[in-house]
Amino acid sequence: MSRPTMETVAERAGVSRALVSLVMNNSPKVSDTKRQAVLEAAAELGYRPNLHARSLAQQRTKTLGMIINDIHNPFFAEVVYGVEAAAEAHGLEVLILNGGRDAERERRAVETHLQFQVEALVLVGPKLSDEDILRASYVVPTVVVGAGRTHPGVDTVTTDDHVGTALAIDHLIALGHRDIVHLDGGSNISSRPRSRGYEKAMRSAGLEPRILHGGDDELDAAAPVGALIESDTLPTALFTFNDLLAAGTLSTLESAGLRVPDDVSVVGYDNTFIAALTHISLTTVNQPRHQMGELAIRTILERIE
Amino acid sequence: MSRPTMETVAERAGVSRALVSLVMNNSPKVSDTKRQAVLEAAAELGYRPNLHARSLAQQRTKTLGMIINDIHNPFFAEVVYGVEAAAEAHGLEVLILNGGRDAERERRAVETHLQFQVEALVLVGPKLSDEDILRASYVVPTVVVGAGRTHPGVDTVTTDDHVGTALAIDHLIALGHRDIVHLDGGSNISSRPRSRGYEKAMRSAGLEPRILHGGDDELDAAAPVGALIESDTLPTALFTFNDLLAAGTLSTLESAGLRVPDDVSVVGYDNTFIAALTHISLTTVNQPRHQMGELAIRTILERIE
DNA sequence: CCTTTGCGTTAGAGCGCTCCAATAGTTACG
DNA sequence: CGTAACTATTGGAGCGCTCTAACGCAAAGG
Repeated sequence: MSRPTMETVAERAGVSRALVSLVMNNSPKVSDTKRQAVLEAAAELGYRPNLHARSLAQQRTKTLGMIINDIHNPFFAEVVYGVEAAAEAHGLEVLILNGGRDAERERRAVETHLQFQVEALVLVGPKLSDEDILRASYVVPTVVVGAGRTHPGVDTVTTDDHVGTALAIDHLIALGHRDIVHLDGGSNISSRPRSRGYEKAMRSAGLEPRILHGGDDELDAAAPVGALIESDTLPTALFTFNDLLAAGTLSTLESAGLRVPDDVSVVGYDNTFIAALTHISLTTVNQPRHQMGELAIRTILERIE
Repeated sequence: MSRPTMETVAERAGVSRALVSLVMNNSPKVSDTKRQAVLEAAAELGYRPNLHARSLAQQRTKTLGMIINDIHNPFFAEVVYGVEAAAEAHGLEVLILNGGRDAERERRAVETHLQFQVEALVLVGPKLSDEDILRASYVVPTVVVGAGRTHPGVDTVTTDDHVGTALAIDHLIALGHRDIVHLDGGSNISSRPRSRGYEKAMRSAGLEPRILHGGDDELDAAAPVGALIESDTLPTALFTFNDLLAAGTLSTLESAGLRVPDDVSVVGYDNTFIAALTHISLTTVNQPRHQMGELAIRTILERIE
């Protein structure tokens, strides 16, 4: 069971442990003869360096900790790809922990990452309280992706929700809509700025805002949209917090026999592939997720120095 | 910058390093007085145990490595939740690495996990070759979730693709369909068994199978479906490898002005939330992802013993 | 009163690695 | 030919923790 260590390899190759270390980190000052011998011995034994031991000795882990609000939301997936691409370019490993749409689980995930001595923390759409985020940032450089609020000392990568929402509302107004209801993001960190943006855009167009409590998941739409339908105060357009919620809205509307966009228009947010799927009936606001992920890493690297 | 260690805490609390260790692992044989003193000192210093040091000393990591084919596919997300739930119940940490739909990246991810000394490997819908999987299984207990093939020595958690596909095809036949085309999973590990199942079901119903090269992503549908439309040999029903591909198929069909299910029916696989979104037009075959994830962990734990 | 038992506590070795300082071995140079 | 200047290699300390064996000390037993 016990795996080969440097000692084993060194013995087999007839060299010292230190030399094996040099070879493993491909130092230039090793003779070709010995290098070959070491590599051969390592291959034969199936040797694999122990990252824990290395981290301990090196006093650094070359590892980033990322926490994703919810792996089930396709919005986050592309951020991950962006983060990974940038991190890889810098020789950093990215460990992912799933937040599971739950602040408590996220808090534990932060703790785990810190115990793993990650060199930076990337929080994607965190559910965490501002205080928790701030506290983490004292321990390790922290960057938040896609959050609505900002903190001194905590870098934040996000698109301007005011611009995004204004874009959506203006689009709807241009199409002739006057009665536009917003389904907000519930407890999601980006909910406030977006609903604020919605309000502002509506008011400046001389329209009355109407906000319903939504959520950030496709399942969160059924209740509010269902209630809306029953209340007989259906607007001509619905603007939702994100694409997932928009998708749920579409389902609920269609189940009730309503047609989109004939009876009511739906606009989402994020431009995930979900919007493309139902392209005929769903409009959305784009977010450059991949770039956001890359930017997050670049920001964090600057701070590490 | 340098974080407090056990030594620091011990000093501050006026005890030995060993005692701090005992407190951290809440051993029962520590007097309440000292325990309080240690906990207090730890809190004041913001002490956090170093997992690398612990793993090294303990000679075990209590960590599982999970590799997900593609975080962007909602099918995998729920498997993750199942795995996490079960792992948590056993006090194991789950580290996620993204395979990125690329065998080479997955191979590197396996290597990383092994260097992290994970105690088991969970491969979710791997792109890896059978040989790579087998090789990994020699080093550490390995379980594959949602794969079509099995290996001696490698546990596999999967639903019966033959049953699943037969279900789908029989359903379509019952609806009166005779011309049913299958869009396969391309290089995906589950592609073969599903297309085999399709073939078998078709043949036993006296129908001629027709298989198109698809993929496992919503973007993979455009080309084959587009070609199908142009060739003027459109069937009455399309059975796709998974829901993502089905979604892409829907989009392509609708863009071409075709209506689903009026002009053509589409059946997917996996029963992800995507199917629910477009519930009117998309039928799908269910897979109990959460249970699959849990089962994977239970299987692996048995093997560890 | 001394020995035994047992509990709370501690010293110290060791986990697998890195890295510095020291060493051996070569070549160059005055 | 002796010494300097490299180069390739090695020994050993140390990273932060756990764990075993030993220790001190109090209460219990003879």
